[in-house]
Amino acid sequence: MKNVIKNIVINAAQLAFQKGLLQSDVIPDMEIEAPRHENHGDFSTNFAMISASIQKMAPRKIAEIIKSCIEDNINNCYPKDGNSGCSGIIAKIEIAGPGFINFFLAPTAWYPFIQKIHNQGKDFGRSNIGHGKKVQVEFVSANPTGPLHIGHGRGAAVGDAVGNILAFSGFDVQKEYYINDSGRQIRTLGRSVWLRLCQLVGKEIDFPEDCYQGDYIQDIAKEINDLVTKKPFDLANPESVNTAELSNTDDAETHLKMLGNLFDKTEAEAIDICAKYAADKILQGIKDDLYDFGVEFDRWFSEQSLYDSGKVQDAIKKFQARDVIYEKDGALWFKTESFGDEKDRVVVRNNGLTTYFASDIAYHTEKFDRGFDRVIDVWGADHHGYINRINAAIEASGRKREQFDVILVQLVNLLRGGQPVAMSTRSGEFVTLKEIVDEVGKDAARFIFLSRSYDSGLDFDLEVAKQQTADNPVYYVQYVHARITGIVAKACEQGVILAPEDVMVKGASNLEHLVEPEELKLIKILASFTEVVEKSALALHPHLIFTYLMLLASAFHGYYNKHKVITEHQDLTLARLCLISSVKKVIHNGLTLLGVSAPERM
RNA sequence: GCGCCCGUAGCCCAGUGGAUAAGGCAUCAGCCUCCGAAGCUGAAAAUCGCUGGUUCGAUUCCAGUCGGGCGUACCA
Repeated sequence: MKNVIKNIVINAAQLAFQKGLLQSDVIPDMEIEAPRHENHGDFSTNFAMISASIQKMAPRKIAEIIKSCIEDNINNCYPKDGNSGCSGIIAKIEIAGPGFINFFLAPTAWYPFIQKIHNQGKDFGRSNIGHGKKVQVEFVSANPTGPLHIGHGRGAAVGDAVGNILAFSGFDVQKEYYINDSGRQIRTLGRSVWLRLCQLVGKEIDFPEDCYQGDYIQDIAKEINDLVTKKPFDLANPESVNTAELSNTDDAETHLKMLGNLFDKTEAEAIDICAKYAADKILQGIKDDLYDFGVEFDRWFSEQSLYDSGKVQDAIKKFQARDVIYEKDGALWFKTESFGDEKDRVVVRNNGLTTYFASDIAYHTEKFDRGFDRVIDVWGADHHGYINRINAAIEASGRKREQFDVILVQLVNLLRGGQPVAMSTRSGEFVTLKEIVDEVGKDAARFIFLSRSYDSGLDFDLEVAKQQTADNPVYYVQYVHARITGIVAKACEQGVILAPEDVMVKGASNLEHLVEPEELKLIKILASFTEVVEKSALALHPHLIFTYLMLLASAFHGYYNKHKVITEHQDLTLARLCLISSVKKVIHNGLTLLGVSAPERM
């Protein structure tokens, strides 16, 4: 609708120039906005104000010219009727304030949206601003050394929603999880499990501080120990093997084989086996938890695979060839400073080991090699110091900086009844994402994570999230969906319509009965959904969808409380059923983008 | 020290060049014989951290400053 208005203004400006009323035919980059106040019309443009210096004319004078040209320009704009000056789309044009041109649309301009929403259904709101461009969204990517916590949950909700919104806006999106399954933290994981295992079989060991302290390490050690000790029995009775516990591996038998003689191996080999087993186990837990949180990835990408395929070395060699890597003090340094970083960074240490940064360079190079036009990483705010160096890697590999975005998600404070919940990774005592989802539910958790901009820190209060009250916005919106379902079902029972899907059959021709201010307001909000989604996609800000859903829900509740849908007048009832069915569809589409369900009943 | 994010009503937060700064919580006063009260209506509550600058116009952009969070490895 904004584009329609914009074209009307442009046509009018051109007409004015042809008539000699305006000195210049330059069309500045005007804004068409929906004003905050209803008495400023449905749409407003600042055309006259920003044209003042170009036309060398007072803004209000320009506005007058535009207004009269729009009203004259019958062919391009709208038909006139005898009385009000205009009919069709525009009901009235006003000039206000310093030179705003305000457009008041006729109700008939809005009714087609209801038909459109019903026709498009789950596709209403979809656009093609992405033009099929290939985009990768990488998020969560937590190390498989422990379960996901609440911070990962926020990143998961944001990354998933951004991916959904981009896909809905015409981008070809792939969601990816990068598994840091290489390097020291995995060895530390293996060592942690191995030492716990040794403790289990009676060895006196001081468990080191730099090992993972969490209980889950002991659980895994116990699991391995059970497998090892039960093995002879299990071999005799293969059916008794609890393969469910081994579901994380493709080949439970291989694991048993390896585990069987674990204590016969050298400590280094045993640690490797423990590392592999534990990482697989933990990663499977992560996958399960994300699945329960409603997040599914298109691809799980292994860091180790970059080493196995030689891509880390390839990337280093390429950078050396481009002269952006040099040697100093026995180490290899990437000249990130010349790309805007504070200082140069090491990629290969003087002991010959590559740094994490080296595989990150290879990974980000590889992403573009796979054909993505654009790459988006979702990171916790505590990693912001890495943006400059990854940017450097992107540029040094010949890509443009605009092709790479980092979404920095600020940290989450977990509260219970207003009091901070103690979280210590060091001691291994923290509330996991799974526990949170189990306690408050997937929908409430996701909705709260997406309720505000990720630029701001977030207090997540478990007690509030659990409440089924207005404190908890998810129910406010879901309630609309359930409520409408109930009303439409009632209409079916009463025989007004045959089935919920049939509302438009008899209702489409009765939409002109929708004349109440609350009804027009609702339709206008519905009509703006596509623009909101586009804005959300361009800004990479999913909370715009949240804000929109709250606005729509509020408008609906207000309408519901003031007007009966099912009335004595059949035509009016049909029209209103069409309207609220549209609301239901848009609520559904919006919630779906955020990964929140739209229940029929609550 | 340097870098990033945030400072909007008692509390939480939206808005990010425009016309009277939007919601929610909490407070107060109302609304269910009536389609789902997980709802609605009304009242009260904001010098948009502070100081300059750019602009016809700044909560929005720029500079500085104060306050809070996070980060600043040949760690991952």
